[in-house]
Amino acid sequence: MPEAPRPPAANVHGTKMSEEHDERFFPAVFKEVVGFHLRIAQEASFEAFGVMAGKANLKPGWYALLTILNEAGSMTPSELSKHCGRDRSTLTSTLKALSARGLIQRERKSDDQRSYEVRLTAVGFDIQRRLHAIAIEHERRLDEILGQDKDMLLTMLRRIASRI
Amino acid sequence: MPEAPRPPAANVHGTKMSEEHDERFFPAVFKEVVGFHLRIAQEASFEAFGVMAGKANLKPGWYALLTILNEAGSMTPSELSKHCGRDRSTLTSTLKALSARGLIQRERKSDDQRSYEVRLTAVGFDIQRRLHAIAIEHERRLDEILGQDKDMLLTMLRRIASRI
DNA sequence: ACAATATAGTTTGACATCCAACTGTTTGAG
DNA sequence: CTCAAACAGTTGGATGTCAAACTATATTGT
Repeated sequence: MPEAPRPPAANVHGTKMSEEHDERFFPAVFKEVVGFHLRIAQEASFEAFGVMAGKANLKPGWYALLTILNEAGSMTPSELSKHCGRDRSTLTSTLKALSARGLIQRERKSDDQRSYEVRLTAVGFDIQRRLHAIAIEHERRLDEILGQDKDMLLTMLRRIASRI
Repeated sequence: MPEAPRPPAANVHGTKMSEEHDERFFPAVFKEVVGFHLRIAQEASFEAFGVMAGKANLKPGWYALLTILNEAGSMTPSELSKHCGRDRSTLTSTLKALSARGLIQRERKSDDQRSYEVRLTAVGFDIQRRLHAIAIEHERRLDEILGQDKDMLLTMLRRIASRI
């Protein structure tokens, strides 16, 4: 436990977040604020996934990218950028890292000398498969937490993403 | 629109995300994955807030911090760190920036020479108020999108954050 | 009382991310 | 056909984040 187990220090203004673990408070004003709860839920979920992946020495940030490539077969960095929602320049370094570790390979395109196709190597497929297994496991935990309300949640999250 | 309006380039493997704006696709595997939708909804919401705040030349990242201080009166960096869920070292630079712009002031503590209390200045209160107004507006947009399902969503998000 | 331990804040280093500017390539309007 | 505009990828600079190491101060066990 990284933070102090000191007396809760004047809880007049905050609301307790988690019944069990470390004290985490938040301003009372945020109690009903969707954006805030969206953020903490997302961070909690990502953190939990990261813990599972970290135990296997895998980078959770790779998962989306490898999965996109796994489905698509191959893609240019710009396409990849659109599909994963990150800037093209962000992908430059990520792809360099993935390439250096032998998870992907680049093939120069014959019809456009500016660009190249990225595809998974055998190692890349393997890592994708292992990360996917973790994702399945993670999703199972969320299923348990959400029960029959899961579809409702997905619907609302999609609505936010598409309509805001 | 930052990205190319080229032909959608082989949509065999992706699912369209937003009917209107830029093409954004995602792997079919993620279609029912809570973690993924949590992430895109959170990013969309934060981005929308950022646009509104950016127009007023305000940093959205300051909002939580200033609001916590507004409610609490004063706090040490470590307490602030726990309340906003960021590492203590992250706060060092943020507080330096807020201090440099005159939004907060530091007071050495008499009973602990290692630490100090942070509190809002008049300017800080003003910026907090303006960011809060933006947050209210943002929340109103989300209310419109979610309608009566908002409470349901909040309940589920809280459940994820507390139980995962 | 004092040595060992814990804590508060900072510094440094590693990433991920964005944007703006740059290089080389392709396209398209005239 | 040519050259200006669009585009692909990269580079560099800024910010936000964390973890680990560090400095100074407090607390605690004996």
